[in-house]
Amino acid sequence: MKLSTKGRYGLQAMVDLAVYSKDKQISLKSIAERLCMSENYLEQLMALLKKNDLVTSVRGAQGGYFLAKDPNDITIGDILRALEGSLAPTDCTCEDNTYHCSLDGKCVTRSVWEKIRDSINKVVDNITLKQLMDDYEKINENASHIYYI
Amino acid sequence: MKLSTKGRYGLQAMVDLAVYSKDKQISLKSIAERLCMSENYLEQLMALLKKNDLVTSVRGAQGGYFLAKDPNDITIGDILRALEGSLAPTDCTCEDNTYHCSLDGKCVTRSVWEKIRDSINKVVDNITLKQLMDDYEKINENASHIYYI
DNA sequence: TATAATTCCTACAAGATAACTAGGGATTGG
DNA sequence: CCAATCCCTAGTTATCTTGTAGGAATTATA
Repeated sequence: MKLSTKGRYGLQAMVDLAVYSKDKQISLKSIAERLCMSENYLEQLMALLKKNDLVTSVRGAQGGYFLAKDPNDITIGDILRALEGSLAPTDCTCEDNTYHCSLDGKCVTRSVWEKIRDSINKVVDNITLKQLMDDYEKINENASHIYYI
Repeated sequence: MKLSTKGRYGLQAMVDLAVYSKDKQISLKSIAERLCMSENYLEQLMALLKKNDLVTSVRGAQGGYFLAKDPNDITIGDILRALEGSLAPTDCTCEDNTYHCSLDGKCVTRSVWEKIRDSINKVVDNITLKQLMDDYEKINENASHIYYI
């Protein structure tokens, strides 16, 4: 029941992006350096975030990424689902509803998975990127030379 | 962010056990047959449940398993944590607190993981095995010949 | 225009984990 | 005694995660 590094790294990258790309786009390289991540791997995460309209990119020299929306309008749920897919704990409770189990209506455990899914979504949909951005800036207000989140 | 088969199979096995072992212990073999699971694999799950005092076993011929407590006193959280370990979404938010991340107090994503962990635990700690047992019996009251959950 | 810095794309590889399988030992009812 | 059962653990296979690699496309800047 663990989140993968996609979700963890990707959310950290989004916070970093929110904090450092206020004026202009920032490069993947700079994010990867601050967060000590593989640049190539981060690239794949950014592709997921871009596909879900959470970030925008500028190609070419001095190019980079910035947020596609106001951080007040991006929830942690948007970010995690972009990176991880559905946060449902089983295939049979994914929102896309493509998986069908043989027990159909006779499964008593399904209600448990649905309740877990709903509670996770409720939590992450009620935290915005802006909130984490503010947390970050508060924590680092007297330590702007520290480059780790 | 998916539950493993340990959690899924194991919970189904516990419901089966709750329903079918009311009078006397039932064998692993019979559970495995009803649920179409590998007997050897189920055995490993039962070992976890036993270690956590959720089931009791009787060895020898005609032996088997039964619940170690009243199903009203067993929560789904007890069962899932016995099978999966902590339900926290990251190592850094496991209740045992052994993992330490280098960001220490400077991590803004940690509060998100804590909230997810707490909401999952709250959900599963508020459902008892008795409730699922009752659901099962209700669903199957006119179909006692159906042996699948 | 040439160059370097960047994003974009995709195939592949290594490592970790999950999901079993296998088989032998211990116990006990009939 | 023996067949049915739980008990234990080592090994194997399949799947998924976590990257690595490298080349193509784009663009600011000198």
